[in-house]
Amino acid sequence: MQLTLTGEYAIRAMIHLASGKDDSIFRISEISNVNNIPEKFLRKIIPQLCTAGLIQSQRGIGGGIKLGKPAFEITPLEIIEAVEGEMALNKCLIDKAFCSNDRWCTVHTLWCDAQKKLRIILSSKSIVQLAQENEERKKKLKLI
Amino acid sequence: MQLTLTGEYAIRAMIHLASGKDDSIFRISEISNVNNIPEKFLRKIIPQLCTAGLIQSQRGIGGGIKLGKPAFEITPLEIIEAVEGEMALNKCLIDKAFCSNDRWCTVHTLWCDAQKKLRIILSSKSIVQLAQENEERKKKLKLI
DNA sequence: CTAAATATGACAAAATTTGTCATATTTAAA
DNA sequence: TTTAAATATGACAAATTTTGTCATATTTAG
Repeated sequence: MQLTLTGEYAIRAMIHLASGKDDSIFRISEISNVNNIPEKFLRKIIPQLCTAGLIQSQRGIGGGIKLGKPAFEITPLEIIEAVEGEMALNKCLIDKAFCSNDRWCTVHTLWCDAQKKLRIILSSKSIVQLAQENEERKKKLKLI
Repeated sequence: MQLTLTGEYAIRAMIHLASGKDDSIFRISEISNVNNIPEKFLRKIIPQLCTAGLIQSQRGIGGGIKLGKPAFEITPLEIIEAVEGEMALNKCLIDKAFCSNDRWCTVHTLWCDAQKKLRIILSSKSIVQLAQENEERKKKLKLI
């Protein structure tokens, strides 16, 4: 019942991108260093974010990755689903062959409700806001 | 990001218990048969529910398991945490050594908020209600 | 004492997560 | 056109977690 590291890393990387100016391009190696992400692992995640249109990549000298659309349109939920697939809190909600009860199990509605609300929460902030909060937190920590 | 089968099975078993009259006692083999749960696996889960006080077990002839407290006091959240440990949607929320950012990561509050709400939802119904809904659903299916 | 039930702990298979590595591909610039 | 610098891709592998199984012990009613 937990976000995987894949999702965690993806969010960190996206927040990193959102911290730059609009069209800033970053090398993957830099992102992985700064955010404490195993570089090879991150390199496997990146193409999935590309496919989802969340980032764009550029090969060659001066290349790297940058946001694929405005940062204020990108939410944590989108990022998670881009790298982990559709979110499902319960097997019933995604695997129709699973429920032992025909088509509709007792706890189905409970989980369905929970999942809807979780989705709302995880898409209530954009990575712009998260990046800003991050900056503020960093400033405070330095002041102390 | 999903409930394990351990949790799923535990909930099914508890709803089964809640479907009987107050002090009904059930054999584990029966519960596993009716609810399509691997018996040996369920037998490993049962003691955890005992330790949490959610059920009581009785060995010997005529033995079995029964609810350890009133069914209306038992929620899915309790059951899940009894067998899976404390719920944590994000590693930050449970593993203090994990966050790369000192003591407080960017997405911490987001997940913290989400988790609180999820906990509320998963403890908003008792297994009595779930068992009743289950009965109603079964009746409807037979009528059709 | 015996048969019927659960308890326990070691073991094992399967699936998923978390990586690594070698090689290919693209691109800008010399 | 060559070269160096970047990402892309797919196969492989280690580690962890999940999902079980099994043999043996323990309890209890009759």
